[in-house]
Amino acid sequence: MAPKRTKAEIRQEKLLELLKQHKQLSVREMLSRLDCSEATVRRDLDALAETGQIIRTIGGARYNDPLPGISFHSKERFKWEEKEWIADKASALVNPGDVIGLTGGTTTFLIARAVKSLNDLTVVTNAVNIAMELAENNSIQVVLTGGVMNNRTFELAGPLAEEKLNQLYIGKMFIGIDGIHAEAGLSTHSELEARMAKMMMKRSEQTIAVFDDSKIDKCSLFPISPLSAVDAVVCNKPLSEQLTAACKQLNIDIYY
Amino acid sequence: MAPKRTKAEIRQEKLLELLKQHKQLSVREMLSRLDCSEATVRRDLDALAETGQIIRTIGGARYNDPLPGISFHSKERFKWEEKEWIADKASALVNPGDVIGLTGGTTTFLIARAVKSLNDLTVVTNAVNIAMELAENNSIQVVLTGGVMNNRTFELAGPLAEEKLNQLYIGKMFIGIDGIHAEAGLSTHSELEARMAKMMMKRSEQTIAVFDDSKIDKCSLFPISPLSAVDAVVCNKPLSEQLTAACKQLNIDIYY
DNA sequence: CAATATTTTGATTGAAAAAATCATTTGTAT
DNA sequence: ATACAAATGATTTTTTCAATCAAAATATTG
Repeated sequence: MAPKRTKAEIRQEKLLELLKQHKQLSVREMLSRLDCSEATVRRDLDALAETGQIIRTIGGARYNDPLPGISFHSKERFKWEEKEWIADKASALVNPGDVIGLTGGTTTFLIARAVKSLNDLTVVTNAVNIAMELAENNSIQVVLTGGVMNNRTFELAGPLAEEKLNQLYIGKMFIGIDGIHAEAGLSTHSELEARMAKMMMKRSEQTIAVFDDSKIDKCSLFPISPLSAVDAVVCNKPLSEQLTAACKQLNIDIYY
Repeated sequence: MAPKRTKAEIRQEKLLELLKQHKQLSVREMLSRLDCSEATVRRDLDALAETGQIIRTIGGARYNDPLPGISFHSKERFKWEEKEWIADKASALVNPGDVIGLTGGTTTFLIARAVKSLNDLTVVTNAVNIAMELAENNSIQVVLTGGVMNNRTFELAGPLAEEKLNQLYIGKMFIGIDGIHAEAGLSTHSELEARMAKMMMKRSEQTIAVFDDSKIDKCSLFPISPLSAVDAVVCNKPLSEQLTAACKQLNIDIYY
């Protein structure tokens, strides 16, 4: 059976909708839009306040935002501890005065957190959330590539971003990846990310790949670069024999 | 010399601390902990509400969690309610499908919040916090200019940002300003901001200036544009006679 | 350091808003 | 259709708020 909505429920939903839009309304304003008595509006407000959806204020009420913060999807929370560990290791490679690059991604976001307390740093990134995070430290200069934002990953991409990159020189580039393989090299699941990563690597002196152990010996859909273009890797566990051998041969530093 | 804190400031800090802990308190409860009159508590609450740090409720007040994306410096929090009101009005000028531009600033940030619930929108901005805020709505396309970030205001600036702007067409440009004057036009306190504002205006069909009443008839250090370049203004109070006349003559819409 | 402005505070008061009360209407079930 | 319960609206009572003004505290000046 269809959910039977009482008159009161309908009114309250309408009221909540109004408050969502206007954030703050007086009882008078609500009255003019709802065609009922003041007492009823007040009762409805009581009900909505009871469930925490609104906050009653002096002349009326205000919508209570659920959570204005950044919500990482649970998928991104995967291996969180490990990623923090990796970020910690990676940040040890950064020195005051460095110019570093960070691609988007959870691990690189955590690197940003880890280097936030360092001073006299320049960070180039295409991730809006990383820029936000680093804003807290005034002695860090943040350079953001422009472009269209991916609302889920906070990454900027597109020709605007790419052009900008070509004008910069990055010292150490940290790139988060989805797969690393002795022969196939680095890869990622998104084409745009792969493009950005390629671009940023080109502009960098050193490239440091950061990843958790689930990425070892894996290939993701879009290739970024051969292993030979990498200068160092940071992982939370030892690499596979095969991969270790390949790194040794290419003179790639391994941190774990 | 040590920062001289007045008695009032100390009381208000204490009050804010209490509210942070308890989230919600009645005037009575505050009275019992603060050793001052009810009138004083109410005045303190007014002051804290003005800066948006708390929300006044019926019997007392509630702590307002600072949004990530707004610096909590009291200066930016000044005239909070008014700015929210302006943002609400301004957002009414935006329609689904529009391409709008937003400069950095508290008022424009609040506009972003207000339009966040709209669908099918493209927003061009140089403010990282605005981009972050809008990321929550997947149906909004966010285009960020690149550049070097000002860690306090979250604004991107620099020649790199400017170049990118020249490739875009913005429908309605909302710009936050520090002064509006019949003869001197729009102005702002920062040179970089003025430059960005100028650029963005050039790329826009319509320019809408948003400001609170403290900016009326004021000139700030760096000029942005003459009044004639403006298409509409949104303010929380009626403009001065002089300014109103000037706007009328130039066919500028006035919203308040 | 005293004398004078300025600001801050607290008490009083009138106005506004919220809650309580109760009669009336509306809706529901038998 | 009738009785019952719930919801609504008008009225009254209580609470809370804002404005005013005098007193106190603070800052400023000569």
